[in-house]
Amino acid sequence: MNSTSAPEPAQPTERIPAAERREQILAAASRVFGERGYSGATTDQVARVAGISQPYVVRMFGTKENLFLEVLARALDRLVTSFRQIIQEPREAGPAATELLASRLGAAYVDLIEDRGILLSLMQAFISGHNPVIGAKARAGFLEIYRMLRDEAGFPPDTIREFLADGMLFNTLLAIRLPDIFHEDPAAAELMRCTFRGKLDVVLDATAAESTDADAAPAPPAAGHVDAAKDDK
Amino acid sequence: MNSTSAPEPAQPTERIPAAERREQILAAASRVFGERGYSGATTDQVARVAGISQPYVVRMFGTKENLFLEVLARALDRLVTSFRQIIQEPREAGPAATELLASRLGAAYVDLIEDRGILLSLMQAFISGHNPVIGAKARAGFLEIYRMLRDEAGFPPDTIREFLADGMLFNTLLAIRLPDIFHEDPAAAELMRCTFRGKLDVVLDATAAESTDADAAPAPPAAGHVDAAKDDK
DNA sequence: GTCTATATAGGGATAGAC
DNA sequence: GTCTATCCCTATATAGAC
Repeated sequence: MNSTSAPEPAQPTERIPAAERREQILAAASRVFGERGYSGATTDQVARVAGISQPYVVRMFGTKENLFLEVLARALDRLVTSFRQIIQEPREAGPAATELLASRLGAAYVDLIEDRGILLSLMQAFISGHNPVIGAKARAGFLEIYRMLRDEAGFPPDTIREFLADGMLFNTLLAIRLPDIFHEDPAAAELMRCTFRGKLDVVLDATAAESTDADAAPAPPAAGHVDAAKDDK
Repeated sequence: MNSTSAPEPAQPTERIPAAERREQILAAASRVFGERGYSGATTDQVARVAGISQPYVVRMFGTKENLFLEVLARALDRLVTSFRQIIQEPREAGPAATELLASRLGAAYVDLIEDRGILLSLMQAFISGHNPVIGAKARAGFLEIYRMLRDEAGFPPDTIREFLADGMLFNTLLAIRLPDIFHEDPAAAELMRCTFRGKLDVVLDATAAESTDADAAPAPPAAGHVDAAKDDK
């Protein structure tokens, strides 16, 4: 309380290579943007989750919009990479081949969006059609997936439509956190069973381990405790 | 420039009953929240679209969150009402009855979300699972629809799933403004045709008439012009 | 590579006049 | 019923030290 001065230099953050720090920030930003939305998230929250100072975040990415764009690109990239890899795996021919591939891709998709950062960054982008920059990226990304399914996976249009529709339902159910009330509401359980089928357990498991803590203290050194615990609104 | 004083009382807005004004504000808020998101929207933008002053908006709804909640409730209400009405219409029995009803409900849904305010208010709510108040409303609303389809429409689980999945795909394609590039991108056209089918024309038509103008001048009296035209970022 | 300090703007909400 | 004025907090971004 009355120490002569020394404004607590806040743990002199470890000095690590920029590239690595970049990754940390992107990971943190993905989670924070996911929880609070593009406008709702603050660079300060991102900084806290990443364990560094707010100005450093801005320093590294120039602007908040820029940061979001990188987060979005990263999410799309993971999605595309994951899909392409599965498509290129050797697969048996036969009538059920398409169906089997679709189900593999679906499973991979669920695994991906288990990461709320990825899920919600994508959804954030979807509802930003109004924003010229973000909106354009969202459209381009969506169509890239469409073309991949058509040209690389060889899906017929209706299969693509069904696949995408299922994906959007996955998105929504996870976004509204239906798994949270799986045990309280029978209707929720029914809908989830019928939607996620074999993947139900994965979805339910992931429900436990989470919480972003964009508020509260800085993160990195497993410090004892800090005063903080500011807003949460 | 050098008028003695008189800070331009800004058209002395017409004095109308509170209930009516309420509706105006809700309509305006629906559009603004839809375009900018919950956090991205400002009460001032809502006020401008409604043609009144910012403090009055706050006055009437207490807080911004409250205003959003009312917008959301209004959207859900319209949805529920519209569906219920269709379900209760007399319908022929027979094997194709379920399918026919589903297609009618689907068409009604597209009509509803043609209103970007409604569409995006719903989607905003979906991605606010994190917010205890809004998130809870979103879950409750979604499950209400589910139960209605199950208990009132008598749909089997898989039909419900497909129906909801299609709906979520509608949402997404409209949210990212795919109709905007219908003529520029063949893949976009393909996907939209196959998704919206008979409703394609409706979706494409509505694409023209829009733009919120939350920025720029006040609205109501067809005034000559005003300076304004502020941000737009 | 990372921080502290701070300029500066924006936005929600309140007070009180008309 | 509606506005003007305005308080005050929050958030992005910049400057510059270490």
